Amino acid sequence: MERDIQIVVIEDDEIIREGYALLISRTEGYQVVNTYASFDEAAKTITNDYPDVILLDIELPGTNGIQAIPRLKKLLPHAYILILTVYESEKTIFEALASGASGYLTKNTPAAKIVESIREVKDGGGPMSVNIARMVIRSFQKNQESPLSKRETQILEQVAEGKSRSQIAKDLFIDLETVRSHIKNIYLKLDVNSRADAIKTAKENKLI
Amino acid sequence: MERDIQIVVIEDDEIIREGYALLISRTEGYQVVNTYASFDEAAKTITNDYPDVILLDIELPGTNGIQAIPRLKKLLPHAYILILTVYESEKTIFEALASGASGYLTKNTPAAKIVESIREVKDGGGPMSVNIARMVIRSFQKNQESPLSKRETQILEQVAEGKSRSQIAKDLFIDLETVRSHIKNIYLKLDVNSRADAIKTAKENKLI
DNA sequence: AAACAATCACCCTTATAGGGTGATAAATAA
DNA sequence: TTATTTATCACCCTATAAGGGTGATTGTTT
Repeated sequence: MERDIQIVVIEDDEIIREGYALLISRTEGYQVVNTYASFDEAAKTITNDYPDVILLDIELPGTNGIQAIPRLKKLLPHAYILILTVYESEKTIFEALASGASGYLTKNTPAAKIVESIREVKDGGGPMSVNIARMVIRSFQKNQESPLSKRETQILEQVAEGKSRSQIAKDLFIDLETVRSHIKNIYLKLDVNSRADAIKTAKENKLI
Repeated sequence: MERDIQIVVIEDDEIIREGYALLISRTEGYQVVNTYASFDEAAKTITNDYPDVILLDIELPGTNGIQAIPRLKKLLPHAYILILTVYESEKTIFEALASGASGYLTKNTPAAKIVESIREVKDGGGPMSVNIARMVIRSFQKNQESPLSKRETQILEQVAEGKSRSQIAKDLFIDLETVRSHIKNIYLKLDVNSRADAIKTAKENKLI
């Protein structure tokens, strides 16, 4: 006999909060054990709720959702955190994932999908809404119309790994001066004059 | 009146290939216009198929799937490429996404999900199987038990951006010598003695 | 024929990196 | 409460690396 999945909802908007609680509790096998309007409020008693999964909003009064993630992790190391928010900015998503969130869903996600995602997260995975997956995929795709040649891109990648010119020369079996020459051309094309700026510009334009 | 979604399947195993073709064609609105056993074979005539979506296997004889992606992109810039494979290695997935694949599904994906994913891709998105999403999420999550302090991590991140000591000092409003000192401690903790090695080790252990 | 790509060469100066050694105040942990 | 870690700064040193300038050669692609 399996125990119900214990869920806690942290979301400041009462309507949304109770809405989630209701629709999740309606599904068999899922139980919302508590709801909070902020992390600061939750922090006091959430350890007594023993949640398996925490639904967490990003836009919270006081401690925001991103800041809350590591602190929730510390309070409840075995709970999975599912971000449920309207924000879809690349930076926010990556911050949340890097901070330890197990998944990321947008608020327009249909109820059935949310319940399914909770199950997926609980089973050790990481669900992503289609919008988020889209964004993550896009973040991996390099710019196809790079001004840099293949070789230049390859060398810039090594520069971004912190390698010195001579290290790059050794690794590519070419002369030190050739590496220099490529880097000069890279600087020209990107209109920069330092490694840091080249890396920055290249990343902004997804050249590397 | 909408036109059927035109699909091409490139997959070397005949059983699997025809299996996909059959199950996709059975769905209304989806039409498999051609199938190929390899990219090299497909390259000759695929432009006459005018596919909207290409289902592409990674393990192909001759030109493999990863190599095929940029070449397919060149032949058919507007076609979406959906990787459908058994491989789940992080490197392979990221290579495929970086090369321009629009999505990544594993072969154990149920038929209905594949059809749904084709629709999602066609509508401009990027579906990911749960396994893949899981892996991508994991790849974003930093190691929680880093040997580095917060400040050290922050400085190492800037080193990885190609910044010089003095640039880092300026940006953090601390002395040049302090930056040096931190970097020395980072080297000690990571047992390295160069920027490149520190970056490499840190990335391998997801410290940055 | 012209443009681009990849290769190498030698001029130059300043900044940078990394090793060694040590100190101090504050925060955190044992 | 003591011990350890963290964050801060200082000065010794040398070899190397970075970046600017200028130019040349050999292919490849257009």
